[in-house]
Amino acid sequence: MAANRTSKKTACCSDTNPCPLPPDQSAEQLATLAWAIAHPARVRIVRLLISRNTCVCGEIVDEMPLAQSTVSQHLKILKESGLVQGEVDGPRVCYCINPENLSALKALVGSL
Amino acid sequence: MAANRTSKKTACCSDTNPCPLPPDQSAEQLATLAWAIAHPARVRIVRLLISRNTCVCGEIVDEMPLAQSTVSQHLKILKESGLVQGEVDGPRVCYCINPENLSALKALVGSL
DNA sequence: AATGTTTATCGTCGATATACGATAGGCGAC
DNA sequence: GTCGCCTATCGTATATCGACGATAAACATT
Repeated sequence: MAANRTSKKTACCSDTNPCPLPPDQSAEQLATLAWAIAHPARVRIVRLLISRNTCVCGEIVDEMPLAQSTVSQHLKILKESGLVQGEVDGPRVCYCINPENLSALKALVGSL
Repeated sequence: MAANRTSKKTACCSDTNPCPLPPDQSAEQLATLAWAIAHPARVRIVRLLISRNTCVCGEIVDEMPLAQSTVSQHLKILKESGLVQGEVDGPRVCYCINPENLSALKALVGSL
């Protein structure tokens, strides 16, 4: 599912016009971001990334009772949602929170 | 990597009980609540229920481009998550937000 | 009692999430 | 170079979602 990110509403406001937020579009954005944390394993991953302010690499697997491939899948979902970004750093990949989208999630939930 | 057990423990509880709420539980609670709004249709339903402060009955179906059975399914999911509660009122069922769990969702997301 | 309205449930379909093991690829260390 | 570590991907199996139509259940009205 994972709400398609190719939603073409665009009928609400023009490019230059502020138009706070088209209801449908913000609904899909919120759904996408909520979907990212709609699994306990991903919640734990997100919290881990936030607590360790620096990027985290393989430690994530050690903290979770899941296979490495499964954790990789969750990380992929988190990356696709935009809540997490990963950067290659030599032999390992370091993940960190995307603060912009985390703020967006907080704002969208907070304004419910 | 199980070397840094000491710094992993955050003070999740401080009262009489020896931590009856392990991090997993709050992760599951957040995942459950996030799952409730992890679909655009459910986001719209939740927003509709919040905007109309009174309970809403069949109007939800009219506002959504979905079949009645599908909307009923989404409402069932929202009820199971605890974010929405429904009360029988004569021949119809009236839904309203469960403010307690909505606050819990906001708090959990906000404290990320 | 019969009817109409409203909501829930059933059955079904396709699509996708979740989990795992096995495998492939990249990079540092020896 | 070869080896070992870390991560991604593939393939697979199971379970669930999301959607619909059709039907059942509960209630007010007639």
